[in-house]
Amino acid sequence: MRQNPAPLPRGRPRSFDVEAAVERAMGVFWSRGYHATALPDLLRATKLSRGSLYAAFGDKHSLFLRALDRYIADALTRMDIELAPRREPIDGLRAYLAGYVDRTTGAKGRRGCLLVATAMELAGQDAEVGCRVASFFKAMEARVADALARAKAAGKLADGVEPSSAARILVCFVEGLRVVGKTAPARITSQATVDALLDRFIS
Amino acid sequence: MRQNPAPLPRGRPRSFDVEAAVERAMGVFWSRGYHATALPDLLRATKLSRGSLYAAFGDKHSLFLRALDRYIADALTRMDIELAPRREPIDGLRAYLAGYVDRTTGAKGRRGCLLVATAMELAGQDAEVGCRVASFFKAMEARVADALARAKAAGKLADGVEPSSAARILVCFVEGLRVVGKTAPARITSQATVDALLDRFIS
DNA sequence: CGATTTAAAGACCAATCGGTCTATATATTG
DNA sequence: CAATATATAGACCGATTGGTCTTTAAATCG
Repeated sequence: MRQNPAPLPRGRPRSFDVEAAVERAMGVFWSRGYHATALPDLLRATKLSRGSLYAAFGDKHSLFLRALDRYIADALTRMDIELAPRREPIDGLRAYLAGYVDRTTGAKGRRGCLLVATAMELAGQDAEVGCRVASFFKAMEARVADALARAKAAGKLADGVEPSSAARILVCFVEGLRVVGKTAPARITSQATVDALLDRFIS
Repeated sequence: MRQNPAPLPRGRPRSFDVEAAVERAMGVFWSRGYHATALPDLLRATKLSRGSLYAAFGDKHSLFLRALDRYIADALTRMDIELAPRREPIDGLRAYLAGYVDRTTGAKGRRGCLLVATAMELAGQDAEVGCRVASFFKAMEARVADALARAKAAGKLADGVEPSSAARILVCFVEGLRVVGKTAPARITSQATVDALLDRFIS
């Protein structure tokens, strides 16, 4: 089953980086939300002309989905590093939570989270968004539960802690951190809160 | 310092209930969010004419603030009942959390929370909204901390549980429940998660 | 009654929305 | 070179946005 040799493209080649454009668009949606983002905002951020943007992405909604997918992929990649199986699970969980403390403090906190904002703004009405949000929470919960299960196997969890329900608690907690983080609490406060919660789970 | 006897109003009296209109408007903002709510939506819900609505509330943003204030007042009133000082504090906390389980399940869950949606959509850019959101979280945390302090005084808290940091944990957790609730998880799942968290705090 | 105030209906407004299209320049191919 | 494909700039589109204003009817007062 050989592929025919792909015919070389004929005309002027694409001269901009599509993924970089998605990333810049993601930044705009992240800062302003979906409905509050207007086409001129996206054109300014991506440095594309109207024509190029529509040719490359179709419409605003499709571009938004690309940006959301990118955001989700970045978040899962980060978690896979923080909670890597070869790492000490409790250390991994601490790193994971420390990342949330960092992202919910000061200016980063006030900027918020594209995923949480999208969940609140669109997940109820837009099925394509809704299933992405739901599968993200599932994926996050699975990773946390896996780390907790390894911690439990190593005897590091407090008595009576179930990895699966503890994972659901942690997922709710960190997403709530992002909500409360919009009011930009002090870093030490968030860190102390995270520490106090983790203390309830480890032995 | 007597008041002059208020002169009786001269013309046709107001014939609609302002608070009822605020409540109906709140329902629209709640379901659709601020930016996605258009004037015709508000006119349909309040059954007011454009002129009456602008005469009574000024503009869309002012009406939104009225609706948000109403939502916040309702939430705090509910908490004051659930966490009343004369009540057993642990029972109160269970009732408080059960309310969140109820509101994050099924259709109610998918509808979401006006406060969380507003925090994510507007709190970062709109100072009037931002300070309302921040003060709401403070007020909620204070009420939960108070209930936890009473529980601790009654010896019902597990060793090492600080009411103030536990209150911050619970606030983040319940707001995170509202986020995850947008994906409408099963009631038993949410209830089990809540129970597992509370079990970590009580003795 | 006449004076006054409000409500509803809807015309009207400039600005902006997301989206399409045309004109022109540019970069690649054979 | 000619053919092809893409980029940009910006005109253009109908629909909708939040908001104002006018008209007419109704409800209260002295």
